[in-house]
Amino acid sequence: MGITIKDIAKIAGVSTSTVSLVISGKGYVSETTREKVQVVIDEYNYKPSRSAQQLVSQCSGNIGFIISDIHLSRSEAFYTRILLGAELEARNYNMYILLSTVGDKIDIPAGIPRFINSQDVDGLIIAGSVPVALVEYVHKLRIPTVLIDFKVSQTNMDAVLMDNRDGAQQIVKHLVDLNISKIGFVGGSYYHPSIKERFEGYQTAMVLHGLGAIAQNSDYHYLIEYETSPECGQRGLLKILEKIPDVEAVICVNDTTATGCLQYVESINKKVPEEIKIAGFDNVNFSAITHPPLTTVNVPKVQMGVEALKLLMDRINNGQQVHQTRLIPVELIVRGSTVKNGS
Amino acid sequence: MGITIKDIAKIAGVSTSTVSLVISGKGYVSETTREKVQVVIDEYNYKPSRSAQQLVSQCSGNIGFIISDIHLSRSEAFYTRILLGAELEARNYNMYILLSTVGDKIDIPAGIPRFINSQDVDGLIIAGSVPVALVEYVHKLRIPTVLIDFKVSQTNMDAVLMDNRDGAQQIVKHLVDLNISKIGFVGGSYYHPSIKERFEGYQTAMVLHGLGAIAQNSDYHYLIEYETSPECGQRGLLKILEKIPDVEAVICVNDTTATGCLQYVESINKKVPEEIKIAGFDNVNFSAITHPPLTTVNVPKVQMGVEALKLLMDRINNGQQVHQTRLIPVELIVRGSTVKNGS
DNA sequence: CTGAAAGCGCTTACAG
DNA sequence: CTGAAAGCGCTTACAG
Repeated sequence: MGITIKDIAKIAGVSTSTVSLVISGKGYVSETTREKVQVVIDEYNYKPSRSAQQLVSQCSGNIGFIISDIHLSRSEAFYTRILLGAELEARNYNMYILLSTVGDKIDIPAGIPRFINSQDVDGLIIAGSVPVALVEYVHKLRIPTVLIDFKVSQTNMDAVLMDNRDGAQQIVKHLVDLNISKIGFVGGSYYHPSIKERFEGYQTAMVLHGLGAIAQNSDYHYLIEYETSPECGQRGLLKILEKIPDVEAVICVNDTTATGCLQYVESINKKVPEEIKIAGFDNVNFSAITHPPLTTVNVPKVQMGVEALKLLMDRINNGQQVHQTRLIPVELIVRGSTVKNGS
Repeated sequence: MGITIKDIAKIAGVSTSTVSLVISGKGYVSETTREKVQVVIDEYNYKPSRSAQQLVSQCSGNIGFIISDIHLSRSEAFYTRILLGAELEARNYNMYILLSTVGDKIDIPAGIPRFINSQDVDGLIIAGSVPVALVEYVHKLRIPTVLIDFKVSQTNMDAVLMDNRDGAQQIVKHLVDLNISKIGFVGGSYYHPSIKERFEGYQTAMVLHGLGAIAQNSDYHYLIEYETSPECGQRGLLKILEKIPDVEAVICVNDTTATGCLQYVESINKKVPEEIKIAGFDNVNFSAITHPPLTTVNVPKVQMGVEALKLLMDRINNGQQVHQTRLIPVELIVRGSTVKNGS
């Protein structure tokens, strides 16, 4: 279909080997020949056939991007941006991204993304938490893999993480600066590493500001539910208020949960931020349009996707080096849920 | 890499042609031979090499999924679900989806998605409005294409659309049933076909309910801005209230715009739904967590992606038949923004 | 520095 | 119903 390397070679008056050399930039070609060939390539807008290249190079030119379907429906605003960042960077490597979701529980190997068993990807990006068995499976298969916002303790793998501890600490500092001390924490369970880190960041910062007693007092905390959700936020705040009726602020593990808190506060006719302050984490698409707008921590989602792809390509091309974790900095965004007219 | 068709053939004691025939299901193979070969295929979990298949069949096995970057950042909750539907259905055809965003203005051909000029896709799904020049470009290239939630009047193409008129009419009926008559409309511009249809659906329904005077009165309408957004909703409602201080309800062209209306109503201390009712359209991820939750029209996003992929594969495999438009039904969802305790 | 040739793993007429 | 052979469009040692 269309023009092939043979056509180019014939027109340029060289062999196909030479054309191939010019395109790949490998090996030696005289400047004169190179230019002559390049002119023809440009003139005919020739692009080498991907499948032929793949067949001979035994590479697919594809990267698999895996995300749990729960995450994508609960936090799609978050992970979509990461995907976009990966796709953006993939262009620089002339790679394509193949998306696949996985369920909460998966059969190995029946339920794993089809591109893995079909060997249609050169590497894998896994975003958010997925069944550990899946990670171990691809690890065993020795498919180059980068985790984003996820960790599996047994396996030593490349990962791109955001600085959850620092983000939580920034929120605490912000609240303490407002002369607040009774600060609670609402979130999912320890299952997800990010949740754990955010909670620990909160605790560390509280101790740092002389509020260790609160940081240790579980009446101030709600860390029970497996998945975060608005409902989780509602139930969490309810529970805390039962124990600590005069709690001054609640830090939520993410913005989705925080919206639930806002709803609950509304339902009991408390005023945010005057009577209670709410903060989230992630800064997703709806964070600025809640009522009131949410103070949160911005996570550079696109950049995380970019970094993950760079790291992955490095791994694919350069093979065995030491596995690394890249920590992406985050930034507090103050809005109306903690400061009147904050946004 | 790995096991090839030759290996299978040797082990099964047949030729590679026979193995190929068994896999593809084309041509005649005796039942005995077929079984003998299948057993070996299963035993070794053999999967034919995609690149080899592609090379010989001159197909890429990929579908390009194009969406404007504005849409993806403004309405990602909407289009992500459509993408997911397409991916879901793509599995049934053993196709992969390649995602690409395009800018508001694009250079032809430099700015068009790379997989098009590289001939790495067998067909295209275009979701939402993109530059018309892009649609015309791929049309000229004769790449099978299905539009989702978009139309280009000059070209005759396959499309999957939601029933926007009917959705708008359902909202109007719902409001009229609540004994409301002063119903305004806030939205983007006529640029996007869906916006036009939703507005026209509103007008038609108003006329139907004997409210033609309002349907024709532009004081009740705000259709100025190119892109929809919360800010557009805020400005729109402000404008309408200047002219019609006692407007009873506002239908927004989508949920994003509706959140802006809710914010504006809040800022002027009006009560929703008691003093003014707000309705949206789309039912995206944040629609149920606004304050109050949004009455809206659910659009079956996943199903639209599924339908688009089916239509596209039909086009790719069966070539020239008449182009068709598939209209997907929608459904009103009543929540607290129009009915107290509606949700 | 450049060309001839083998080969990547399939599919598909074409014989038989 | 089945096999031998050509060919898809590249890349890569290997000669020269």
